[in-house]
Amino acid sequence: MSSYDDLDAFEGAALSARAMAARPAPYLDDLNPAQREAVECLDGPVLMLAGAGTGKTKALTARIVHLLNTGRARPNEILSVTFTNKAAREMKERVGRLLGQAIEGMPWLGTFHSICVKLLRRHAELVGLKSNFTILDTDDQIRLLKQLVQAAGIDDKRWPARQLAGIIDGWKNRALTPDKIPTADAGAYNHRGVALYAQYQDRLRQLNAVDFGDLLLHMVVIFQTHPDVLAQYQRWFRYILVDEYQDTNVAQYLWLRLLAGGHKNICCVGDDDQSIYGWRGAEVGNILRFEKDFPGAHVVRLEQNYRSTAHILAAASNVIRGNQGRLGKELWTEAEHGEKVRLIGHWDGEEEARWIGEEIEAMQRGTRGLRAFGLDEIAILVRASHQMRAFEDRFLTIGLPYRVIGGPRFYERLEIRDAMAYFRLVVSPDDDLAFERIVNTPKRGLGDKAQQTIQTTARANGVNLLEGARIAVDDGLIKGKGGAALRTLVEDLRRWGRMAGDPDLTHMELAEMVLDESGYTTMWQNDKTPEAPGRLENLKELVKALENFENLQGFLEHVSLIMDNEQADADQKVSIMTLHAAKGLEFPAVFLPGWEDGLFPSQRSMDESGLKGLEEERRLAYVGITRAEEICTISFAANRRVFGQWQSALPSRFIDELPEEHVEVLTPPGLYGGGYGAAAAPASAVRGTIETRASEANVYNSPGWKRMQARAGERGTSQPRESRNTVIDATAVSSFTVGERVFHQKFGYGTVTGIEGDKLDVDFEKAGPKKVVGRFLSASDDIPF
DNA sequence: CGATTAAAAGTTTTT
DNA sequence: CTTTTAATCG
Repeated sequence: MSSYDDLDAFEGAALSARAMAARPAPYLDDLNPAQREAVECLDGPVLMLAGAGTGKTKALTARIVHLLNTGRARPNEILSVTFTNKAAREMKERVGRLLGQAIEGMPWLGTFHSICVKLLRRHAELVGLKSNFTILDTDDQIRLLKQLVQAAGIDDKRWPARQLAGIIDGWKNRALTPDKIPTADAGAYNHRGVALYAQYQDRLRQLNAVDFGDLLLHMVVIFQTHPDVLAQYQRWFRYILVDEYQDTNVAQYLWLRLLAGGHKNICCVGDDDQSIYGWRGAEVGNILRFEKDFPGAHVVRLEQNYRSTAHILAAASNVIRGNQGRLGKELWTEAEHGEKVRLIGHWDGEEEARWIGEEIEAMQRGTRGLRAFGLDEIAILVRASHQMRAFEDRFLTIGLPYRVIGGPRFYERLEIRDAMAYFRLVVSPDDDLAFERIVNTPKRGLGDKAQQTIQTTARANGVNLLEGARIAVDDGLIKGKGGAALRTLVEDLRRWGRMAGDPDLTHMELAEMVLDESGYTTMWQNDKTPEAPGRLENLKELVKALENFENLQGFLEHVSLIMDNEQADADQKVSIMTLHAAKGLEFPAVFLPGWEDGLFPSQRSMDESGLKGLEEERRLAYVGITRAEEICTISFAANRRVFGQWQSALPSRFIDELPEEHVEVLTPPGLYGGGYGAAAAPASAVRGTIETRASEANVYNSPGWKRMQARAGERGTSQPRESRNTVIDATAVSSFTVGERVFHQKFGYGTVTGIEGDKLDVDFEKAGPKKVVGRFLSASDDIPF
């Protein structure tokens, strides 16, 4: 590749740079003093601590423009890294807007991964790869590892390949090559982890492939072992900017430190309070010790918040205050107090969804002196993606338009990955993983046995699987229908490969031809499952996406990093997403459901990472609250169905950390989950109840009440009077008899018709016969109405 | 060899 | 409860 274009094309720049230096700088006038300081301090290490909603991106883009405007650097001499493609795109756009012209090439503004791909394609040979290496996604990675695990004679039931993948990723995040694994990690994966990691790396090299982690790891290794290469880039990247620095892992940190090692013109922007990717290898420590790494670093704090009301900000600040070892920031705002953060408890998850649905409909109309909100202004932020279902179900039934953000990425979908495997095989017949994926998709009558034959034939002849398949067919090792189909496939692939060089055929036409003639399109057309039409639609979109690329090869090189699917449809819809996906976004109205201990903070986080895990969860809570501009509603449910089993939970400990004076409690006392009043009545009526019982509500909100409730739950002692029927007593044994009249919070009144252990058959008057767990029933004379 | 059926297992966050 | 994997039957 003639890949040094970006580096060589700089003649004649000095003149224009000097001309630019004289330009005025109107973009500086829009900045507040702190932002301005961060922008104008161009040389040497700078740490910009930017709290939520303090105009971080604005400062960052202004800084880039300032670098250009003062002639310190040309666009291609600024290395500017983000974590997401979206952030990169936004920065490019905003820089262009500030400059008042589309900026011709900021080639080094991108994600860590996309920049590393670029670099690695130039220097691939230094780590034993060819520059056209393929990038494996998680799926390929696990399939490959599974093969290795099985070949090593390890029971992949007891030791799942997925787990090994996680361990290896962890090492790669810490920039550890197989020879550098600390002895403390030697016991990983049944003491075979390190050996398998080494084998895996060898295999990747054979396949001329890398996984996500390798992109950074290989570059760090190259920089560490080839000082000349490093020096070249240290000189070239005159200024370095890093967004979301709190999310960098060790590999990224080393990469940055190596590149900044010469001039130390590095500006890192981040917020230690928003570090939420520790589980993925991010090290908050990176940002905490910036000043040690870069002595004399200039630290600027951006603390004026332009996003949220004072109440919301106060609530968020009070929650995050519970964390240790913060760099410390105090957000402030000139905005009004606005509405207090609203808190409401529900009986179960379905009621929570129901209530939020009704509340959203009310907000659309505009109630209680609040302005009317558009659906686009409302978001529901959940801890875990499985929480989304309750909302989807509910919104579907009431016909409330919604959009799920995040979810499976476009390129991770089955049909897209299959189609891409075909393309990969057309472009590079050596791609054994792609071959394995599609030999029998669509079904060609090639089962385990036939595939085994192909494998052994290929290995015996020392060729790739495609060639092995050809030999196997020619030698008559695979006969019958399967053999014929395989012969066709092999010939087709070769034919398509030749056509890839045909100038009369666009790569889009080729792609369509491959999908049609391979029978892949037909496979989905004949598929009667409800998702088949959608998959065909996606395939069409895939072909359309090819337009933006020169050829199939170019497409494949980039697609794994850039294909995010943001269907920016103009329809008014409520957004549903995870808290992680919400980072960097803002909405006038935000709902934060599921604030229950175990769900949020997540039990798993706390089990795996203890206090560190809890603090990360707390940062997640902080991120959630600070997404809200005007209205923030937090809710929790006493019961939730998990794996089809009912489980009860206590309100999240983070709820105790909300400052009372900034919170309005919407839960009527005694109705904690008492589905009736809250769920059945219109939201406005509920509010009426609340206002009239405000003093009692306060009792509920007092930390003491909640702690008492928690203790009662733990010890199984009796509940306070007003919650006796609503909070589940886990120690209760079902003591009902057949024929007894009972009450269920959700199904209403009914009669017991049968008992099996703790499960009872109950014939409900309204809901009909159901199987329910005894804990959820109460004797009918015990109802608090 | 593959399709259907039965059992088992798994559910946090993702560049 | 849902999805994935194993075993059995055709």
